[in-house]
Amino acid sequence: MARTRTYNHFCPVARSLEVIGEKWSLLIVRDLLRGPQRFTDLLRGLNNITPKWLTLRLRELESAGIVERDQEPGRKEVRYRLTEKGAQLGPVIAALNVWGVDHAMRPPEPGEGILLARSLQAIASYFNSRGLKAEVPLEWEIRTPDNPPARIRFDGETWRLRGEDPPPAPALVVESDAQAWAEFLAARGEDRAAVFARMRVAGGDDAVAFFRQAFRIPVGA
Amino acid sequence: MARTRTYNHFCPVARSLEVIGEKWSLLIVRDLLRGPQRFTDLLRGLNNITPKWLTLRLRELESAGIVERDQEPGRKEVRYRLTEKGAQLGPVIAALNVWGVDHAMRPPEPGEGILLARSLQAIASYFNSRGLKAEVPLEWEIRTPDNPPARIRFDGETWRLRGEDPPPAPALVVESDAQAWAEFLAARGEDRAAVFARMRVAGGDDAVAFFRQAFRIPVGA
DNA sequence: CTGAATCCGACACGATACTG
DNA sequence: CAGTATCGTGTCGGATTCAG
Repeated sequence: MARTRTYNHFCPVARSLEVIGEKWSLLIVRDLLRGPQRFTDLLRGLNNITPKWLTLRLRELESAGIVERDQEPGRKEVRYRLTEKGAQLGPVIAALNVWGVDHAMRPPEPGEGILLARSLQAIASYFNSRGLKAEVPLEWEIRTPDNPPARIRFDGETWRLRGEDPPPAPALVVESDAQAWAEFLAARGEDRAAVFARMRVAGGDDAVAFFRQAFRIPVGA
Repeated sequence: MARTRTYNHFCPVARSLEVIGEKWSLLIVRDLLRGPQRFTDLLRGLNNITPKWLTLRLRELESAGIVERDQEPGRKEVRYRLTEKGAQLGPVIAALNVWGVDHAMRPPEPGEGILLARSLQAIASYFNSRGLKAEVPLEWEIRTPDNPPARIRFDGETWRLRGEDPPPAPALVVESDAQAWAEFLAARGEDRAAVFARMRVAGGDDAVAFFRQAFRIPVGA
C-alpha cells in the first residue's frame, strides 16, 4: 500500500498521523471505542461516509493492526473491533474531545446525525479528563424519542457508558428530544440553563444539584 | 472559508478534526509548541511542505484563532506563535507522540530530516506522559555535527526543552551524529544498547545509570 | 438487507518556478 | 525573508451496481 500521505519527518507525531491522519480514520476508532460494530453500524454512525471509503479505511486500519475483523464461521455477520494497539488510541480521541468541547463546539446543524450514545461517550470522556467525581456511584439516563435510552455511570472512580444490561433505577432521568439535548450540550452559561429548563428531569434533589454542577448550569432565575 | 472537510457529526472529536485534521496542520502546531517560528523556520522544519501549503495552513490556523502573526512594524520579519487556544492542543500532540513512540516508530529513512530539538521535544513529552521522574533536577546535552547542541532538563517535576540561555554544566553529555541518535531512539532492547555503545557519553556514573534506565537500555555484554 | 466494488468528477495537495 | 503563480496528480464524494 503506497502511502501517499507521508511526511518524511523522524518524529513520532508525524508517524502517527501517517497511520491515522487520513479522513475518517480517527472517527472509525472513536466509534469502535464504544465496542465492536458491524459494517452498517459504522456506516450509519459516520453519517456521510460512503461504503467505498469505509471499506478502504477498515482495510487500512486492519493492515495497520488497529482493527480486527471478527467473522463467526457459518454466520454472515462481520464485526469490527479494536485491537490493543487500536484501543491505545483512546487518549488521542480523549484529547481531541477535550479540545473540541472547549474550543470547537457549536449547535447542531439541521442535517446532523445526533447519536445519543456517542454524546454520552463524549461526556464521560470529558468528565474523566477533567477529573470530575461524584461523592457516590451514580447513574444517569437520557431518553429521547429517536434513540434508545442511554445511560452514563460513575462507578466511584471513572465515568463510563452503560449498555442495556442491568437496570437498577438511575439516580436521574432526563427526557428530551435529540435536538434539544444537543443544543443543551453546545450551549454555555445562561443559554444552557434556558435549554435545561425546558427538559423534563426526574431525580432526587441531590442528584439534580450534582447534574447541574457537572454541566455548569447556573442557578438562574 | 468553505471547509471541504466537514463530517456533519454532532461530536467534539469530529469538530476538532474539522479544524486541525487537514494535512500539515497539527505538525505546524507541533513545531510552534517549541516557541515562535518564522515562516522559513517552519518551511525548513516541515521538510516537504511547499510554501503555498504552508501559507494556506497558516492563514487557516490564524482565522481559527490557533496561530497569531507577529510582525514588527518596519521590520519585514514575521513570527508565528500559538495563541492560548492553540497551546491547548498540546495534549493532542502529546497523545499522538506517546502512541507514535509505542506503535509507529521505525528507523529514519535516508532523506528524512532529523531535527535534534524536535527529537528532544518528543522525548520530554513522552517522559512527562509516562510520569518518569529523576530523583534530582538534572540536564542532558546532546551534540551532533549538523545541529546546534540541544538540552533537555528535568526541573524536579517535569521535563522541558532548554534553549541556549544559561549553561551550567549538564549532568550528562552525549556526542553522536544525528543519524545514529535517531537510530538509537527508533531501536529497542539489545539493538538500542548496541547503538548506544557506539556513542560517546560523558557524565557521572549515577547520571549515566539513570539515562540508561530512562531509555530502557539493557545492561548487556 | 448487508457488505461491498466500480466509474466519474471535484478539489486537496505536490512540484517547480518566480516575485516584492 | 515571506510569500505567489502555474500546472499536474491523488484523495475523496456521489451515484450506481452487485453478490450472498
